Amino acid sequence: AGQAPAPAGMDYSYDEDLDELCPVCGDKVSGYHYGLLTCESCKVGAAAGAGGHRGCAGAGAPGPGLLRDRCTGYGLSLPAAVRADRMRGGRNKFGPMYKRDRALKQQKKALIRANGFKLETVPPMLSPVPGDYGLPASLQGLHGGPKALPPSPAAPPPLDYERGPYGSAGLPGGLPGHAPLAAYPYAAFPGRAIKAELPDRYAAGPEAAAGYGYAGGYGGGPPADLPELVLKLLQLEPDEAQVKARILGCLQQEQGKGRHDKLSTFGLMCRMADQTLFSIVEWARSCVFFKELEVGDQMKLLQNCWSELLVFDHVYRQVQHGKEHSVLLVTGQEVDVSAVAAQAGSVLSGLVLRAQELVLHLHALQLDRQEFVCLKFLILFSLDVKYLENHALAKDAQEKANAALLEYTACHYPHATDKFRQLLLRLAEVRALSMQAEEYLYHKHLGGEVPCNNLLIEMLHAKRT
DNA sequence: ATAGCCTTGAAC
DNA sequence: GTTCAAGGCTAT
Repeated sequence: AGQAPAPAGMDYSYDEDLDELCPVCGDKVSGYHYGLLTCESCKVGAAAGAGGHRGCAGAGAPGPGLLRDRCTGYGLSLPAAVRADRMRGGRNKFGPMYKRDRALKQQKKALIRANGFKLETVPPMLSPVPGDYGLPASLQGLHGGPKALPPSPAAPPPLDYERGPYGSAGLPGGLPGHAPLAAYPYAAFPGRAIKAELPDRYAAGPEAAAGYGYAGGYGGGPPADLPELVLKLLQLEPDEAQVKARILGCLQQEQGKGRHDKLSTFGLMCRMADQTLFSIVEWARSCVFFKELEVGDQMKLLQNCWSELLVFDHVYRQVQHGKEHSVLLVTGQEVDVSAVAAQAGSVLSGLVLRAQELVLHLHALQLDRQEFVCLKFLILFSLDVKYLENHALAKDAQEKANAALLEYTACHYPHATDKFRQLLLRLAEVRALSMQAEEYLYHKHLGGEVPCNNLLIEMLHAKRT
């Protein structure tokens, strides 16, 4: 009783389900295998990635522009899906998750059609050659010349079995010496396969967060009638779930492999921020205007704003999170502010508290997703154009973003006459916070407390030279 | 070695 | 009873 995925037209609600292609090799998928929708032949590879067997060596750190190997390059495979004791048969606990994943994919597909995306927004360089990724060499240099890839020994050890199907808020009091990160059972598989024409990112509608906690306030999709740039920026937003899954995967991997170097909580946070920064760089690279710039200018912009973007990313997550007394990490874990205050040093907890104040402020201003993407873009281009080669383009980007934000706020919050100005004023606070954070980070770095091979530190150094 | 098929068996 | 992914088996 082979389970063919209904080849002939069985439900022709929309077009054919030819979307069902293995992200690794492009064959027809045969179902979920260790968390990945793959074909039958690739499921073994997925098993290797999950630590089921040996085989998939050279797991690279997923990061923008890095060549990723087959197994790790297409999302997580779930170590937890490997059965204890080689038990045959049976179903695992991830049924509901697979279901949600399917639903999410459907939703995205619907979004793509609804918005009638055109291919012209797809970066032309991206993808024909899976290896090279079309990345300017010097941006690859961001990862630090010699050994961009952290060494990756053999398959990760078994990993303790999780405490419940849905990872969620880890330990209350902090001290994730080896955090329960492993528990997070969601796998997102970027459609950026060799022949995928529409990277998922373009489908990542504002409400892709369907299955995820309390989505922000306003229900439904984005308001209609948005300025063109706002719409574009919304489309460029990475999929939260994917980023979350990817970062969790990275952290898991590190925790799993290194029996010797258990990271401290602070170290983990660094890694988390590091990976978030990778995502931010990837976002920037795909950003309108930014991607038209020469690599040199791109570097200057990123060096100028990386910490601000990190701070702002954090802050906006808290605005969405909407809980004054807890902080939501990119990994989905929730940490009590009081726990931070108790555990972290005064400087760090001061930073967190200061950030929380900014969160409150932005919350009061009713910062929404549209404004968030505009502000983020403005931060990216906040460097004085005189430092850049391509003055004209950067200036254009700044003006367009300002105009778009102004138009948007005026249109959608006509009663809040001052919103535009208020929002821009908050950017100063973001800047101040990021400066303070950089100093703190540098201090910790000098103390040898920041894990090595860290993009954060490289950015710090790059800026200081 | 591995792509494709089959058996198992808990979750539904 | 039915589903369907994990894992085994086998012809290539």
